[in-house]
Amino acid sequence: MRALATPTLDFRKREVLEAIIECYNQTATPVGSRTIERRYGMGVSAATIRNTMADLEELGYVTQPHPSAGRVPTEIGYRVYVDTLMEAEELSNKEKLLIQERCASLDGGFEEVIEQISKILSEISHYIGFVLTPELHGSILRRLELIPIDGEDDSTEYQGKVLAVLLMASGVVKNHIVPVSKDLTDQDIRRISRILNEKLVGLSLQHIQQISQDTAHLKAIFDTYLSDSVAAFTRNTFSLNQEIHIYLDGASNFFSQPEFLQVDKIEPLFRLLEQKERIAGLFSLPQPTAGIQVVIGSENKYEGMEMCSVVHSCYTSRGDVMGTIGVIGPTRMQYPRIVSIVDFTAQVMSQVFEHTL
Amino acid sequence: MRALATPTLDFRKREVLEAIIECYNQTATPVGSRTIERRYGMGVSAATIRNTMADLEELGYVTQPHPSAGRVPTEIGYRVYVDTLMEAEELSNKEKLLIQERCASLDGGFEEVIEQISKILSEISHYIGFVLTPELHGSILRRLELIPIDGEDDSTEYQGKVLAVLLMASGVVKNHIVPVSKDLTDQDIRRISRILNEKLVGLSLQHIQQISQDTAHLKAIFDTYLSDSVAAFTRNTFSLNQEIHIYLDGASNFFSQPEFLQVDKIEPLFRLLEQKERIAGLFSLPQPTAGIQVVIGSENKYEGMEMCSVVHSCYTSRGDVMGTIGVIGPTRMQYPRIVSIVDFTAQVMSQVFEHTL
DNA sequence: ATTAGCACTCGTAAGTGGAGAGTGCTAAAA
DNA sequence: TTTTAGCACTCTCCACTTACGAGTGCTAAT
Repeated sequence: MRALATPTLDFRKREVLEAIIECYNQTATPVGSRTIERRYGMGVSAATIRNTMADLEELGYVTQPHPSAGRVPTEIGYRVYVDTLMEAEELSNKEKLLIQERCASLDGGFEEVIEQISKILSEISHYIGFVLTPELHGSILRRLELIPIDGEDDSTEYQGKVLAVLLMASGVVKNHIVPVSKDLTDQDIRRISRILNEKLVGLSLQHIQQISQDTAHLKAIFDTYLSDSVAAFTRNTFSLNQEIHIYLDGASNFFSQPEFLQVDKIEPLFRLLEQKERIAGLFSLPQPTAGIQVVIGSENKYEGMEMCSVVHSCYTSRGDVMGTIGVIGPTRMQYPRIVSIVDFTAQVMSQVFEHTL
Repeated sequence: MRALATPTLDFRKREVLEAIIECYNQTATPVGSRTIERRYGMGVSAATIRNTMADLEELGYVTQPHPSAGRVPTEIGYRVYVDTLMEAEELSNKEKLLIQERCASLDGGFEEVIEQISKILSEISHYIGFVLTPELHGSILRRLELIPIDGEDDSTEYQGKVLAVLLMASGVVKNHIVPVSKDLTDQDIRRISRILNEKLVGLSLQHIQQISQDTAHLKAIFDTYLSDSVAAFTRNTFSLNQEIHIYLDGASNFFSQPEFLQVDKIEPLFRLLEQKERIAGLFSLPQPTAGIQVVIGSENKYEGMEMCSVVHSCYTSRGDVMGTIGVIGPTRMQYPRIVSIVDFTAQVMSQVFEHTL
């Protein structure tokens, strides 16, 4: 998709395109030739700029909303700008410090931290910040703990429930109530726990799930101890419904964007944002290329995002890719700034996890 | 606040007020005398109804947006309607079944269930559904588990972290990473765990937090075993930052409400909804009276909710009040229906928790 | 006490007419 | 050949007017 056939623009075209994009970013209104002449005085007259604009229009990089209006960048225009024209804006030290401080003062469990990072992202970008929870499938099991839950009557026999606590290598903790057949005693549970920890720690959850589906494999692990109850219990212990959650914050920032001031513009976006599982789906797909990705306008496949762009990257813990963070803003977005913010925040976040998890 | 001085309305006034409210609920436009005559043919002419309307206006129950428009109910009018006029609408069996089925098919952890119930509430009410997580303060500890987290180098000495898993009587599980001084060994942690379970299970978290702040109390519990490290660790174990979370869903339903079709009407509401901690604060206050509460329009103290009403109730587990669930809708709301939905859902939800937690 | 009739008010929608911004084109200048 | 000045043209936006319809309050009759 990138730089397939970018006809190298001559200097003036580049300058004018850049001027149109920057000016449009500030005003959200079509940019006229005289405005550019005055604001970006590039040594030529408005008429010349008009000619260049006509060329850019022919290339499909800008368009006019109506025959006698100024020019507005198209998605293709933004694509060219993002891919070849813009230079990444270095964040000011002040902003870097702000991000670092706010991340450093985070506390609470994993979910709380993620939630707060989405808030930080939105506050600094003034758009929507989002963070996806990690994909557990590829995570490595570090430790399993099984805690019998006694029934109300304090009988020594289980009422059929065990709390399974899975501690992953990345530091993520997942707990999970597992039903258990009544013929397994307290001692059985402890023994199962010991065996599973011995045999499965260090493997990925995905791998473990495969193993627990396969009776031959289970037999190899439990040997003569394996019974139907034990097999069922093991399967249930690792059958987490692996839902990726998304935390997002700052949606109401869109009310400050002039192009979303009409209800029919903002409504589809908000309706889409409520279907969090769909948004999560957008970014939970395998991401072969690490680093920043920019998705512009209708490149987003869901209805409601046509007027938005997404800048996202992934965060890691101890080197493993965990999840995605990003910013959703209007297509008319300060790309250099947002790219830097997302990039830097992803780095800081990864550091935070490595220290606190 | 309730029925302080409700001047008993005569039959016609009641009938007209009810007609205005019902009609306004459907159309969201001022209701004229002729409309009432036609739609609720009550055997009198429009002129008579006009006179009655003038009386209702003097009482403050209805008002006209401009001198020659129809009447619109005031908040006082709604208050009277909710408190004395309306009769609770029995949900149809179909709807009851729908709620029960959707609740029965819930799975996943506590948070997932809560999140899905807010979704169910919003889908059935067509407004915003919300659920507050339980107040942990009053919860009773059922079991504490301490899981040492080994460092990366697999040394037997701890890197200073323990995963504390608190299982509460209500079935809620809370986990929490606790820093621990390096002079405490694996064995120490196990011993602390045993002692804390022996002495603290059955007490409320609030009580436990008091105890862990008080050295004399700790001494009584740990006896000669108490050291500074043990005391600090105990304190940290129970110092959960007790944040009540709110899950809400269906905000975009407000885009279907004609009175919110202008951006300046819907914006303050959405801005408020993003400050989830404020919303949570509204309903996490002690609720002396159990049962359904209805808060109308500007009775809600936060800016942004002037045009909304809230219907809320609390859910329980094993008899203990846990948190709040409710619906936020426009002031022009089908109160009888929503009251029944919230009430019934709270009951079903309580049952679900008692069975699955 | 209720009703019919009528004058009056007000909001909405549709139509009208500049003013302003911006373009494309043409012809002259560099 | 490229750039520029000038001009006619187009289109939106805004303020203004007008007509219409819904609904009221009042009065007089039932």
